[in-house]
Amino acid sequence: MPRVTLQTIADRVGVSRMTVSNAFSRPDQLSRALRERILTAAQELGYAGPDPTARALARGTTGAVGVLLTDSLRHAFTDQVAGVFLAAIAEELAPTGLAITLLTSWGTGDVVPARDVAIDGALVYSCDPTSPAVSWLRRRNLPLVYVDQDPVEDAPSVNIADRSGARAAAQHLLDLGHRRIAIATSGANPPHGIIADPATLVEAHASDQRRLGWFDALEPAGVKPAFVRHPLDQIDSVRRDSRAILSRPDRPTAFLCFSDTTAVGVRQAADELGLRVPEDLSIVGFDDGPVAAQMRPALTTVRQDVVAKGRAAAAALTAEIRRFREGGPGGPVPHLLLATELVVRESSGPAPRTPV
Amino acid sequence: MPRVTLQTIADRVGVSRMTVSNAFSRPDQLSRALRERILTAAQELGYAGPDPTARALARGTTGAVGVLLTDSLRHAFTDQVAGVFLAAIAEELAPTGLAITLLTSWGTGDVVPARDVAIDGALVYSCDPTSPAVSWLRRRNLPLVYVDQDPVEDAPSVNIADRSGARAAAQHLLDLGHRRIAIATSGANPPHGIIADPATLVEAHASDQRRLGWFDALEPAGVKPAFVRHPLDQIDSVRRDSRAILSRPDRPTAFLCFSDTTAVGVRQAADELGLRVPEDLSIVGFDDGPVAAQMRPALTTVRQDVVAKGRAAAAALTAEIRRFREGGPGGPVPHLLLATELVVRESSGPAPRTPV
DNA sequence: CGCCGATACTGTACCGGTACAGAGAGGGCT
DNA sequence: AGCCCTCTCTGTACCGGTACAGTATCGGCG
Repeated sequence: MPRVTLQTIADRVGVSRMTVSNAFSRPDQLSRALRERILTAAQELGYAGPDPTARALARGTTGAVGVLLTDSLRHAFTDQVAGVFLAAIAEELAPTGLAITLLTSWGTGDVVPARDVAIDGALVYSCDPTSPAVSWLRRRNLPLVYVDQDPVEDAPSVNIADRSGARAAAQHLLDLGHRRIAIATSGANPPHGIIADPATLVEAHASDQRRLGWFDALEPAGVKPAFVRHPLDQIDSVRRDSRAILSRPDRPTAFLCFSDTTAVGVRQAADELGLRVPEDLSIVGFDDGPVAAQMRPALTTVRQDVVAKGRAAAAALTAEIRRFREGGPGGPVPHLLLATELVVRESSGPAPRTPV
Repeated sequence: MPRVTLQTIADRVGVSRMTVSNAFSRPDQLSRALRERILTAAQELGYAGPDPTARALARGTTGAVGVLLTDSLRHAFTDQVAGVFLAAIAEELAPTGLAITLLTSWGTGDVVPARDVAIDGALVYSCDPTSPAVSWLRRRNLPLVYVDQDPVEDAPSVNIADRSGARAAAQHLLDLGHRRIAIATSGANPPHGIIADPATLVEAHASDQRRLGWFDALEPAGVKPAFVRHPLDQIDSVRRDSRAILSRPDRPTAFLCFSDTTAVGVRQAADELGLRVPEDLSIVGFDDGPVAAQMRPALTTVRQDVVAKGRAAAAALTAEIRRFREGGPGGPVPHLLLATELVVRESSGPAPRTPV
C-alpha cells in the first residue's frame, strides 16, 4: 500500500494538498472546522504529520544540530566533565526544540557523518582541527561554534582560561615551596609515556594551553618538570608512569595534572608507594569535577564552569544559526573566554622540608 | 549569490546534472577522467557534496537514528551506566556510518523532536511507554527497538533479567540471615520518600521488575521491607531517608538498592550513623558499574553487561531497519533478555547476631 | 448599489537530490 | 559486415513537503 502523504489526505477530505499542509503547519490559514476534519482524516489514515525529511528540504531547516566529538566517543559519554557539558547543551537547546546529533569523527566505510548528516549547525568540541571531520564541516558552510579549541577567525568560539588557570596552579605549588614538580597531562596521539622534551609536542588546544600556563610559572622559577603524557581515559598508564617518577631518588614533591581524573591516577601511584598526600606529595587537578570534592583528601584543582560552558556554546550556536538565516556573514563573531579559578583544598601543602 | 548545487557544477563542466550526481554517489557509473574533472570543479566552486537533506528525501534514508531518552537528560549523560550504554551504541553503530540523534522527551514549544526530526529508526531507552514522545514515534511507523522497557508485541526489545537478578540479591541477604531488610529504589514520578505500600506504585519497567524480584524472595520469607523511593539522580534524598530508616529502633540490617549509585547514598547514611558495613549493615547494589568495585568495602551487586546491552540494542535496530527496507512486517520480532549475575563482594555479610 | 478588505482556500513553482530506463559509441566475435 | 554487449552519459519523473501569489466569497459601509 502506498504511503500516506498530504495528497492522500487531501483527496480523502476533498481539499487541496496545500490546505492539508496548512492544517498541520499554519493553523491560522484555515477555518477551525475544516482543520478538525483534516486532522481527523489524518488520524484515521494513520498519518503522523508532515514528513520531516521533506519538510526539511522545503523549509531549509532540519531541527537538529550536530556535536562533533573527535575524542574517543566512549570517553565523551563516560567522562563526568564531558557528560555535564553535553547535558548542559541539551538543556539549553531543549526550549528551541533542536535535537542533538552526535557526529563521530570518522564514519568507517564511506559514510562521513560530518558530511552526510543533515544538520542546521554544529558544535565542534575539543577536536583535532586538522581532522577530516572538521574540514568537512567547514566546507559545508554551516553555522559552527568551536568549543575548547583554538579560536578560528570566522567562527564563534567558547573557551575557558586554560592557560591562566594552569599558571595559577603552578604558582600555587611554587608558593608552597615546591621546586621538584612533575606534570601528568593528556594527549590523544603518541608519544605517550615519560616525555623528555614537552615543548616539541603537537598538542590539542587544552593540553597546549595548560602546558603553556604551567611553564609560565615554572620556567621563571627555574623548575624543569618531569612530564608524563597519556590519553585521557588511560588512568592506569598515568598511575604506572607517575609511580615510576615517584620512585626516583629525586622524586618530585608535587604533581600538576591535566584533569581531576588524571589526578586520581597520580593519587593511586602515591598510595601504592605509601606516600602521604599532601605531606609527601601535593597534587593539583583541573576541572573541579565531581571527583575533586569526593577525593580524600579533597583535591586542590582549577575550577571551570562546565555547565556555563555548555550553555554558552549552545547559545552561541543558536545565535550563529540565526545570524546565518538573517543574511549571513556580517561583522566579527564573538569569542568567549570563561574564567577559571584555583580551588585550594587539602591535596596540596607545603613542600616537605627534608627531601627523601 | 545562489547556492552551489549539482546543476551549478553540471553547467560548469558541461555535463548533465545526473552525471555530477553519479560522480559523487556512484563512481562506477562514469569514467575516471570525467569524475576527476567534476570533482575538481566542485572543489573550486566550494561544493561540499550532495545536500544531505535533499539526498535523504530522494533516497528515503537519513543516516541517523534516534535515541529517545525520557529520563532526565542530565542523568543520561552523567550516570556512568547510561553513559557506557550510549557509548556502546555509538561504537556498534560507527561502522554503519549512522549518527545518533538524541531525542528529548518534550521539545518545549510546539516542536516535538520525536515527531519532527528526520531519522531512520529509533531506540526507546527506558522511557515511560505512555509518554507523548513514545506515541509519536510509534505513529511514525519507524523501525523501533525498546530497551529496558516492557516488551511490545510488534517491536524488538532488549532487556536484562532484572527480576531474577533482584531475586538473587534478596535471596543472598536472606541466606545470610537477614530478616529486617529495607529497599531503596527509584521512581521518576511521585510519590517519593518512605513509601507505605509499594505494591500499588506505577513503576517504570526496571523498577517494577526489580521490585517483583525482591519480593519473589522476601515474601515467602515473610519479610516486609521498609521502602524508600526517589528519582535516580537524587542520592541525597536517598541518604536522608535511609538514614531515617536506619535510625529506627528496629533498624534494618540490610539494604537492597536499585542501583550502585543508590547504594552510595545508603552507604553515606550508614557512615553518618557510624554503622559499619557489612558488620552492622549489609548493602547490595545493582548494575555493577564502575563505582561498585571502587567502593570501600567493595559493593556486592547484581551485574548487568551494559556494553553488551548497548551493542545488542544497536544491532537489533540496524536489523530492524533492514527488515523494514526489505519488505516490512514479516514474522515475529526478537526479544532479547540478557543475563544478570549476583556479584558478592564485601558490602554484604551475615546478619548481626544481636540486633541493636 | 458598488466598492473594499478580510477570510478561506488553491495553483504553481520550487527545495536539491536520486532512480531508472534509455541512447549513442565503440569493441569483440563470428 | 552484422550483431550484441559494455561502457558512459542523459532525460524524465519522482521524493513529500512549503512559499507565495493568486482567486473566490462574503459582510460591512458609504
